[in-house]
Amino acid sequence: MHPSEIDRRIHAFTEICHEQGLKITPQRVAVYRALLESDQHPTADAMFQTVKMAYPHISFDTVNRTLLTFAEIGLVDVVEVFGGPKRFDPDRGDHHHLHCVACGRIIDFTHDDYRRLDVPDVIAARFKVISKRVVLKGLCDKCTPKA
Amino acid sequence: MHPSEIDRRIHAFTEICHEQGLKITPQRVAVYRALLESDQHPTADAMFQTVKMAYPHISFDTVNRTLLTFAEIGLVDVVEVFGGPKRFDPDRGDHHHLHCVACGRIIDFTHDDYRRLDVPDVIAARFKVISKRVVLKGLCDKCTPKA
DNA sequence: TTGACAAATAGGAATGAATCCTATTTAAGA
DNA sequence: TCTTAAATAGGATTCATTCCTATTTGTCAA
Repeated sequence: MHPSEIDRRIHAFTEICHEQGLKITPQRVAVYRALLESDQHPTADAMFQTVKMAYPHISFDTVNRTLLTFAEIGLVDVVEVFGGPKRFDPDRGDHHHLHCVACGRIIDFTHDDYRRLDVPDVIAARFKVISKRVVLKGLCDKCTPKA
Repeated sequence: MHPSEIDRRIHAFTEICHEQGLKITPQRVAVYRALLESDQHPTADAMFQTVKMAYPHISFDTVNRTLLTFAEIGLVDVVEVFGGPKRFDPDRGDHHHLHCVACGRIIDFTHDDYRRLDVPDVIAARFKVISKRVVLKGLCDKCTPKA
């Protein structure tokens, strides 16, 4: 993500906090910035390790609580996993995931055909659908045996 | 699931164990039977509580290890979660999931349109795709406020 | 600018999930 | 049977997460 885009999103972030009645603390800004700059889908612990460099006194609990707060107000996404620690995603846009069953990497992709995923009537009638995602399991390029 | 179908699948199960070189222990049979009879998507602990009734000396570790072994040989599926304990699914067939963000329930559904989910070329070229699933997040009928 | 107050933080304790360790038991084939 | 490797029991350990509470700090109103 470009530095200018990061600045823009941090500015938007302070406005969202305001709307939501959340205080704008340096810890929250640091966590949000690190998330924007991060590799995709970090765990709370990975975020803690990163933020600690710029902010040595921050506690794990603060990082974790902050991420959960962000998820609650829809600022970040908790992504689906098959066990292990929670993973967070700053990209709330329409995209899909491939999980490598060997190394655990989660690869983002977009696909026009998946944009129009229609919710079956039976489901739409009984449930309020908030988000849709295609989840693939497989082997990534690094883990595929060169047979 | 019908009792006769359960018997059929337990018989198939013993053959699969044989093929895979796994010993057919009473613990494994008990876990597999309980899984077939279970509500959808139980956790290892829920399975442990169930199996313990018929088999009071079984340990949690055995139940958990057994479920993981079953997953390894493709007998059951580990389903996607958004945090919390692993969940197992005895139904390896083609179906999709709705996760209720309020109560955590996972609801199975099938949909003809989702059967033909094509994998984008960019992905197919670099990755070996093993399974495809549509994951919806939303509110289930019990949790939807009757507005 | 300052003061008051509710919200947020630090960091250690507690809980929960999953895995590991190892002595003992057991399924299965010779 | 007998042997042997595989599997189990159950306690210990590790890792992830949440809880607890004294202290600090944004924020807003005076």
